[in-house]
Amino acid sequence: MARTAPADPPDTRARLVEAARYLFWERGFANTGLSDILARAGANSGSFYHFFESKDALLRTVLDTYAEAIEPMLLAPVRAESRTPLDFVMGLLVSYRGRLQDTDCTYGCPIGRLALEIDAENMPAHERIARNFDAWKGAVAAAVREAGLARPDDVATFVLAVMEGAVMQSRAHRSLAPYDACLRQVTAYLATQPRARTARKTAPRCSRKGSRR
Amino acid sequence: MARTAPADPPDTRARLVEAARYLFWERGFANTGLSDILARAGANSGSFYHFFESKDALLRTVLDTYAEAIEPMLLAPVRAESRTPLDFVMGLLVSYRGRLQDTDCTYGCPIGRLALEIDAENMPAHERIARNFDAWKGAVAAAVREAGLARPDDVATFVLAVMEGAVMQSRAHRSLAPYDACLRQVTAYLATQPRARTARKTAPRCSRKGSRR
DNA sequence: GGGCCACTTGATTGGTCAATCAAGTAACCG
DNA sequence: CGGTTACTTGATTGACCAATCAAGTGGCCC
Repeated sequence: MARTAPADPPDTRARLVEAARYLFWERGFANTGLSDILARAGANSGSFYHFFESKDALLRTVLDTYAEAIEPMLLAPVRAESRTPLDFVMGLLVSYRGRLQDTDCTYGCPIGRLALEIDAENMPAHERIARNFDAWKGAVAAAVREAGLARPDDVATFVLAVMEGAVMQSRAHRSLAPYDACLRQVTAYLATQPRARTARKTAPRCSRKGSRR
Repeated sequence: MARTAPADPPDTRARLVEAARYLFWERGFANTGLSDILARAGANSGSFYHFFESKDALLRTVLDTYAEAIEPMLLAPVRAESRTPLDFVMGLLVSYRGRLQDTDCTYGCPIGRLALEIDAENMPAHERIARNFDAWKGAVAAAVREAGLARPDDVATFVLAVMEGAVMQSRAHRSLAPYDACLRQVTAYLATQPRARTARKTAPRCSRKGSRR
């Protein structure tokens, strides 16, 4: 292999990113050794440092990868199955519930985990984490706006907070019960919030990409 | 010093626990070296291993310390300043806001941080984390029950989730804005939830310790 | 076909980690 | 006063860590 990047399986760089993505999600950043990443990717350290200047640079790439993947991998599939804007919001939360269930309540949102673990001084990483949160909130805010609720940006921030905090509690208790309690309360909350009285600031009020028809 | 444990400042064990409590909060568990703890406590490794069998055992002790401290250090002071049960709930959230503000939005809830960082297989630690969450939720649920709202345990779980998720977002954005957005939405949520129709399961309905007027 | 360059190999480096250990010090008890 | 016990000291151990490096390998272009 050489020159311009070759096919799929032997694409070492992509394998490294994918291995790191998985391991940072499963064990966190500090608890993942470079050797773990190398073993999982089937590469060795020289190759690694050919593509990345440091473990930290790899983290930044992983976070960028998440930001690119959130629309096609998370938002779009949920949107496709939603009939109303608020269906979409609840569908997002249900999709995290599935992930929790699949992992016996041990792993939840990879971004949330890194948000609390990564040193606060690491601004490049936290900017990327914030960008991921913004993408998530942007999609929820659009749906909330389309549903005609007041303060869609606040609502989106709130819903994201609930999801992250619910995942955290379910991990600690190793049970879906806290997550399900939060799901019930989000439903109650959305059902009781006021509708916006005037056109909201960001969107023109006519239907947007979230959940046509 | 010897024999039965001596005075306060030279109590090595207590200094070790306090140093660890601070450092686990500031940097997390994996990112805190034993040498950092020893330096901060003014002890050396032999002393450490006289009192604790491992770094992991120290973590368990720190978590137990938090569980003992939550009532006198967090809940009681907030309760003392609250005039109504829901005042108490919002006061709790405001106290976390203060901590966030004091640290330039970098450090929030020490338990939440550990909940996501500590390996899921470490059951003794996660049991203690869950116990801390339960103490927090117990106090909130009592207040919610006293306020006469439906499903107090669900509401408490929900409020804790919001707090943890809001702290997380404020850390990522290095801004109080996400936290404040969540505060507004919690207020709106609590104002619109239905009252319980019948006496609730756990409490006898007459006023409890939370916020006598 | 010769040289260049992208990429790989894996041993190695220096540092830090949690944990161990043998040797000490001093308070209390008999 | 001599022994026991609680605690301290700090050097040491071996494992592991991220990062470096010199020596390759092989496809592509001139």
